[in-house]
Amino acid sequence: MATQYNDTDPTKERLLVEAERLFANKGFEAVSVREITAAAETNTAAINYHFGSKWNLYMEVFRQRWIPRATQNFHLFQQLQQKSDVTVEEIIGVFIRCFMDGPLSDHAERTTHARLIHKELDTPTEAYDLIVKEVIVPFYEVLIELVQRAMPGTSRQEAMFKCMSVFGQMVYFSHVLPIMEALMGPEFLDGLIEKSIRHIAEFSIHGFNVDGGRS
Amino acid sequence: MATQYNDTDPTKERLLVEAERLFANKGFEAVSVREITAAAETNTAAINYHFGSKWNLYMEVFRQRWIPRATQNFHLFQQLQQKSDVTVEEIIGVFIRCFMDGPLSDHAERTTHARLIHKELDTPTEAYDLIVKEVIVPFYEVLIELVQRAMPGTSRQEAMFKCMSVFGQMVYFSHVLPIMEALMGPEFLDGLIEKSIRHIAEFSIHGFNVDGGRS
DNA sequence: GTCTATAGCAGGATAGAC
DNA sequence: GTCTATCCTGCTATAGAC
Repeated sequence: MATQYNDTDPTKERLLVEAERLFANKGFEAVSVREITAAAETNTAAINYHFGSKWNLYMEVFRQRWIPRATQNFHLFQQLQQKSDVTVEEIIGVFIRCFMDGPLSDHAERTTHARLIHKELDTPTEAYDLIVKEVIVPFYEVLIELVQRAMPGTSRQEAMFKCMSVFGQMVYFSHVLPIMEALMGPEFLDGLIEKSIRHIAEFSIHGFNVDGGRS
Repeated sequence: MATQYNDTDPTKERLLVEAERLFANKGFEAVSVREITAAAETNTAAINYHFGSKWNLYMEVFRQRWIPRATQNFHLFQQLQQKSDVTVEEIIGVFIRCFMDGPLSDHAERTTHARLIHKELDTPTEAYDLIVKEVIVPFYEVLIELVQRAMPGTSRQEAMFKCMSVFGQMVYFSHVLPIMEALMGPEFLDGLIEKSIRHIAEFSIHGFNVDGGRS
């Protein structure tokens, strides 16, 4: 079912929206120009007119839609940076809220956003370089600094690893909801996202305290 | 650079090997029949002759190569099941060794194996249903039972979540080596896999003991 | 700017020689 | 079983009317 637009939506914007949805769900090669223009309710020449090529449209999806959406998530962390005392619990809480519960609370939009980057992580293209540089590296830099503030004495490498452990869980859990259903039965799906969030938070808080009880 | 074959390799086997490599690296749609047959050093009609269609070849890659390779990993866990006393440390150690260090120690083969399943996790097809049923669900069943044995009183759901936390880290870490390099500099790459393995083990062991210090 | 029509090419699949 | 030649469909991109 295609999204509904009012007549004031410019063609270019509709193309970006539908292209993002289709690229995320099926992958670049599996989507045809005809399919995108049909979903955007325009003619087959529109992509080449507005973007020059199918590939350029793909890149513009990242530049104009993916990166701005990802950047919104920074705000919560920048608030955290203002505070004088930061705890591991707070960092993990904000971390999880950002990706499972924040500006991406709309399920379809979060799925689209996640699927686009997952495909780039698995099979990197030109878009991957852009995202690593513009989003992922700055994001981890902020996180590493926060962790080092909350846990003085933590090395840069250790802080990075810990953040990646949290993020890795979130990425994986968003993939395996159908597997959880196969393992636990369909009635288990009620409140599954909330249960997953609580688990990841608990698991990670304990994981962070790796040096808490040592020497 | 294509793999070298001796003349006794039947055409069908060469097609499966090259198809797996290409599908894993570029995705089903991005690979052409002509590309696969060229890599397998045969003619363009060979795929339709031996497998009926390109899609059938894709499914056979999973049936004849991916699933048997994944099943090899079970053996280490089945050994663990024989033991009377099982600790969390042992489970996590075997878990990690299976996927970062076991029968998949050859880098190219591990990458191929991982990329195929990542694409299916992100954009499921008919192959996904097959894998969940034949490999993933039985695998988690064994793991859940082991965890419940090592930590009596753990619920089925909790055991599943904990295993998924470990696995999620491994999947993510295998994806983000280039990001680690961007964050830490190129010299950091030395021994990176070993460092990652040690980190995941430590983080997870502490994460597992979520109930250790409570109430 | 929008659209139709089509060029030009690459795709998967097949027929039939050997 | 292997191969060449070819069919036909679908693709991206473009030309040119409006």
